[in-house]
Amino acid sequence: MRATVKDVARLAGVSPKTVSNVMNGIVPVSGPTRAKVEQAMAELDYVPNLSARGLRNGRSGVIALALPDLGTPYSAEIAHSVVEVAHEQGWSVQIEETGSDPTREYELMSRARSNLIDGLILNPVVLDESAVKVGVALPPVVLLGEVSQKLADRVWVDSVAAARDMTLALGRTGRRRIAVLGAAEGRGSAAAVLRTRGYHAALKELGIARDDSLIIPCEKWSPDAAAKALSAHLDSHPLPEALFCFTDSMAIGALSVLWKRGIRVPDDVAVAGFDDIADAQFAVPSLTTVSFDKRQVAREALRLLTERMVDRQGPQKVVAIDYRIVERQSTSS
Amino acid sequence: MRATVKDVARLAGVSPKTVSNVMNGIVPVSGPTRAKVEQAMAELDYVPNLSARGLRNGRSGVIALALPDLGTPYSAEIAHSVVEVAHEQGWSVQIEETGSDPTREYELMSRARSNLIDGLILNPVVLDESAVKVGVALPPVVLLGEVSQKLADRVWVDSVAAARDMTLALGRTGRRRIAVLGAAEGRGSAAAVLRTRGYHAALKELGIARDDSLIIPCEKWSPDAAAKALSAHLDSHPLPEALFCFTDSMAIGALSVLWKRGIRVPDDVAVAGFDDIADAQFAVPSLTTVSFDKRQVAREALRLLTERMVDRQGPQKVVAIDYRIVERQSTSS
DNA sequence: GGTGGTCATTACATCGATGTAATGTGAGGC
DNA sequence: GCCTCACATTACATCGATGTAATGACCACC
Repeated sequence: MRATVKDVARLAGVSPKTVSNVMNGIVPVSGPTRAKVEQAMAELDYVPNLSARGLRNGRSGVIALALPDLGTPYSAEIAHSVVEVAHEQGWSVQIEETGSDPTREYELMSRARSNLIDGLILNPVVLDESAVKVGVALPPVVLLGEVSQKLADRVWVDSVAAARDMTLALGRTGRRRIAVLGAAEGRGSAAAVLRTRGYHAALKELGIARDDSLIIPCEKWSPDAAAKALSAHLDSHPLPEALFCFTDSMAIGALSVLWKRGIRVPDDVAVAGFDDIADAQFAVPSLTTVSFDKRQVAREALRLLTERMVDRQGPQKVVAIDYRIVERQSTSS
Repeated sequence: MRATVKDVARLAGVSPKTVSNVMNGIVPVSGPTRAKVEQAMAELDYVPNLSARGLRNGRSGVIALALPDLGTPYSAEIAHSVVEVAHEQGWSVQIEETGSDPTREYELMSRARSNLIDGLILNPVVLDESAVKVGVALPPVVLLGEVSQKLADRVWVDSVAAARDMTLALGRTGRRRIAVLGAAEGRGSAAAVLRTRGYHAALKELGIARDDSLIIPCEKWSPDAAAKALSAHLDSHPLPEALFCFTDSMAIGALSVLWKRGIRVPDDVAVAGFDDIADAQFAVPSLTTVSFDKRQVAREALRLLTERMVDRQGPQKVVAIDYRIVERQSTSS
């Protein structure tokens, strides 16, 4: 059986509370006593029971990170950053996936209220009007990405501006028939809507007439969905001069299709992405994209979360992460 | 304040224990009582406190998954599968990264003994003779991948056989100067050693003389490290006829370098990988690789883990996952 | 030597859910 | 009508750590 404070206390010849005092360091403990306790802890190989501590303190030291699909490079890189930064600050991270099933966000909220979790970083996708109901006793929540609602603190990249800048960059290379891949039909995800908006804004600035046949919808933002969508589009449309994919993952699917069709990038068509995932620079050709610091996203999310733990009532905060266009070979002229 | 069993009990006019009985379903509860309790739970929006439950039951419902680096596609896909499968079985998953810092494995073990975690799935890398000390009161542990030691249950793909098969497949296309990328200098990771062994076995079968100038070491198994290693090698060596990269990630780095140098794949050199990450089929050209079912890895790992929770004393179990060579364009002849 | 004050230490209660053992309630049989 | 038996329900203790309030020790000063 594992040792408890009681066992340590008995061995050290002190009371359980003193052992606790040694561990927590709030209440002062005299030198000799501390030494005895520490030796006893070492001797018994004592490890505190976090369930008990969590019950007593009301805090578990665990935060949850909810992402649509850990398997995608973007989610994986975010997860990586969050886990690293959280670890530096002494938090553990519980990971949840919301991807396939919209009800998962609800489940998650419920779980989040179960006291095993001190806070939640949520990257919603499908559900914009999501399960984040404020008012009910939820732990602090920070949202990642483009979300229409103002119910919680949020960290994001300005998609409108970034998409606009990217479109302008493509236009500056002289290409005028600029297609976008990833716009959702009808009402799509918030990110799709915003990036499309930035694209249109840029077209206007460039003096290029809007041509809806250049808008290629793509339900899922994955390489295979992108490949299928682009393939189908190319079967019935002429090749555009540039292709702005709303994520790098889609761009990678697109590059694959273009290569298989013998279409040269960037000679026949320029291709750009969004997110700057690790593989973007190793794509063939290397991928021009919107880059931002995922580590910073993680840092800010955790900062907002911990601030919110202290002040549950303050106003909602929104942090915008800097981005920049990274031009690589896929768009060189 | 959050509702507790006591509040529910009071509202339903029963005792706390009855509420508990309703939730757990072990002790029978009469129909009308159950209905009253359920209504009270709904009314109060009751969510059980998992810290308290964990303290009382000694089990938290959380397992930990420790991976070297969540940011790499391989780890991410494994994590994705484990999280999904675990979720299906009612587990939550806490993710830890061990990557950069070897001491993390120790930290992890200590944390694992803190009762917040019912089991641990560990994918060790650097540390083969790792921190997994049996004997001390650890929760059940399952190791993923190539590990030399026999201290815990394990799920793996037979790297020797797979590397051998892949090398044979490359040889069958008529290519004889087959290089490998990812061998570690001196004593490397277990996987590196085993894959190199399979490669050598295949060369012998093919009647190809061993040529150590075809063994390209690469410390980190990442695209950028692979790109650098391959670049350096090509500067001072002739182009091989085939390049077997010990992971897909390295292969993607390699493809990028080859493309930048104007070397055509597969015409000038065939390239193969290992792992069949999602991006392998969207690589340019699509990547021949060793494929295996990551979902099955997750399923088996969880099966071993849950079995081990029941029987702490049984013999160590090892599960080998089926693999197959998937030939794509990067090695077509 | 006695008293006041400081500071380390202790006993006890508590967090919320649940197993144990005891109590209560009802039906059924004589 | 009484007793037995089965079964639902209850009171209480418990898991391990820690806050609270009280105790104890020790020193300094009058």
